[in-house]
Amino acid sequence: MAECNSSAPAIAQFATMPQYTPKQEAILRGAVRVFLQSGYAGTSMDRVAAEAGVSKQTIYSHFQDKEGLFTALMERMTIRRFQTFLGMERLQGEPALLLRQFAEGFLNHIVDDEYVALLRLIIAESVRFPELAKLYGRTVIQTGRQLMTEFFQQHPELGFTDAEAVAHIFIGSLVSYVLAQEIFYGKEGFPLERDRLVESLLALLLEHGG
Amino acid sequence: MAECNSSAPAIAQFATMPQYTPKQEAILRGAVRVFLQSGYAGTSMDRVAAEAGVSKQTIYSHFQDKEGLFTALMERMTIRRFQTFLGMERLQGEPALLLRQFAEGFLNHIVDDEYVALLRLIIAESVRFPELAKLYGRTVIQTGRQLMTEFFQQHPELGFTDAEAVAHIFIGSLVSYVLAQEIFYGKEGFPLERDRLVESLLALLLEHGG
DNA sequence: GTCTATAATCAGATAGAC
DNA sequence: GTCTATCTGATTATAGAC
Repeated sequence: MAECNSSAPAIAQFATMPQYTPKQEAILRGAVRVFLQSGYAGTSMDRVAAEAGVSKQTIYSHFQDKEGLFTALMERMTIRRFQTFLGMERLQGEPALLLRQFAEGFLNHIVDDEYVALLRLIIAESVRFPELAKLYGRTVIQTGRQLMTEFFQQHPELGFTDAEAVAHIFIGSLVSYVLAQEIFYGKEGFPLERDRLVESLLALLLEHGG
Repeated sequence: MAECNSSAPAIAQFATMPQYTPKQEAILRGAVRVFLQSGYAGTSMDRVAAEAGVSKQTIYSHFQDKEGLFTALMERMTIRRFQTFLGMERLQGEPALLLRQFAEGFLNHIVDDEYVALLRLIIAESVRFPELAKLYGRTVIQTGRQLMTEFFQQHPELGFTDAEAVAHIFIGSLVSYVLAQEIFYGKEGFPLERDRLVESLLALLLEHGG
């Protein structure tokens, strides 16, 4: 039973977060800001130490090296996002209302500066740290898509023959909108307001085959 | 007329590519591989020099510094992608056929390893080089969306009240699919085949309100 | 213009005092 | 466990020969 079964889903390995001491928490809190701002290679351990208010050697006494600190931090942030999704349990309600709530809740409450920064950093380091990207894919993305897939399956009146594909279209439209707005256009002006995206997305899904 | 009008569209500034000497071409070709693989901070000028087959000083005699080399390289790659879009001129044809051709053409021909790597690098460096991300947004993304918006406007029988929003949904679904597949899941298995995405996407758009 | 060699700085990691 | 001080190697950029 203690054997590591490599065919077990990765989620099980990360469903519980490791506990950290207050000192380790301070280090991680300092590391968040620097890594999210400057990326892995652009972050120096000196700056992490300064930001966390500890000495560099203290970091090395709690984490093996820079890679160990980075992966511990990223796994923690990923699992946290994952657990907020798990808190939703199951999506229920009238499609017209629930889909609107999901879309607006995602755009207005789930997405914040830290969400965008985490997404950007995972994408940025997906060559050097491919396992972190896969962890995010198998937990956050897969869970969100699964929730939406089950919802569509429970509503055959919507007329979707491939609930999983529609779930991707729905969530992918929202995520790509955030990426476009926050990264490719910048704060000063995006020619597509949130409401317009939500209205057209709902119209496509709800008036499908109607 | 020689004055720089800051309200002019950014595209005009970059519609023509600067010409480079053969030596500069060699440097840029070497730089592509290293920067796309390792990111900005993770790339050393020594490795660029080795990859390009020139000495480091030769690079500095042609480009101001590391930032100058990086921005020149990224602008060039962005403009190239932009110009392949411009080559399309205007989208025409029966919606059921053209939308399928566009989606499959994007997934099977436009998207390759270099496309993904460029997208990843622009996202990764959008904090340090926000202007590069905006250049990509105002050229590649805006052009693609504009082409699709005009197509939808020329086909009112599809019943879309907001062609621009639907254009984002169409293209955003494709781009987010590529990001999910290539970055968040990895090569070894993605639970949603391309055909399923295309079929559901076309069904949503063509059977809308039908 | 291009190269080799070097300057000056910075970063990851460690030693040793307390 | 925590800190100050330090080591070692890598990195950006430049000097000077050809």
